[in-house]
Amino acid sequence: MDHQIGILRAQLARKTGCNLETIRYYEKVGLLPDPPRNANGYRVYPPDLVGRLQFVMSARDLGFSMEEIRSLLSLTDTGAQTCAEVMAKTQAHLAVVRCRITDLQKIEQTLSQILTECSGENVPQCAILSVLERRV
Amino acid sequence: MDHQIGILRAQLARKTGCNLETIRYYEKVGLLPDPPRNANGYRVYPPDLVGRLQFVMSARDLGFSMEEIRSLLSLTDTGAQTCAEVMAKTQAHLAVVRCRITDLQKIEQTLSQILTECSGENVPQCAILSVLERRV
DNA sequence: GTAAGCTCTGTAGCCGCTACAGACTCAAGA
DNA sequence: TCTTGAGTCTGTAGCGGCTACAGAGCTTAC
Repeated sequence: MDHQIGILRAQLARKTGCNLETIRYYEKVGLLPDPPRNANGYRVYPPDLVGRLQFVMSARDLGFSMEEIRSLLSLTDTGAQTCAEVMAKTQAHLAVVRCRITDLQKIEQTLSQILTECSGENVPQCAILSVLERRV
Repeated sequence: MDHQIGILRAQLARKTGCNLETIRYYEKVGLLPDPPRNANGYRVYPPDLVGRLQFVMSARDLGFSMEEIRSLLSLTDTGAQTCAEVMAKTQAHLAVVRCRITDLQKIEQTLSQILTECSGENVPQCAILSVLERRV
């Protein structure tokens, strides 16, 4: 029985909803710090790790890449972070998201368009296939 | 010197704009048929492979997965394809694309929102980071 | 003869996980 | 006390969709 304060990996997973293995993965790629271990070598997470992991998960949900998250975290970890820097990174990411939306909207329009060119009848020659073969 | 009609891999790549290695990859995963070989074992592509590869590339550009493309191709390959089937698959894919757009738009709104909550001033406590830590 | 440019094969790497094998430790119940 | 089940550890492989590279062989031009 160890008397370190903290929780084990499965508990951290349960508290955050994060997959058990993903926690280990985040540690490996440096998004979570190497936690202290108890006498058996088990990871013992200090309570503030919950917030840190939730931060990572939120950022992932918002489509931030690992690299972007690492750079956000480095701002907080050094303690030197300023709102302005965080804002700049968030705005940069927002721009990326908007690009992705625009790209997908173009795809949506093309798909809608070729659907109108298709009779939908049971004929063997399909307009959609011909369009695709001629490059979009 | 072989007298088979057809083009070599680099020529196919040049004609279609496809990466050289990707052609081999598409062959491996069954999107392109195993081409005949000349005496040296070089792949010799019949001219209609250009259309086939362009089809695959177009579909990829439109966000179709390999699996979806395989299933579109199987319709044409069996010769039994009907416009109705192709239309159904295209519509299914369009639905997926629209879902992705919706998801990204939610992300866009969340990001815009948290940006308004940030003062942008050079203060060390940043609203964006706090929001992220509390889960989106 | 040799150098450039093509081809071949197999394999490894990218991202962001997720899962599994095989070994261990620990706690509760029969 | 013994067993069983649940937790933990490590390393590694797989997903999709490519892309790149090593090391070999072949062809062509100079």
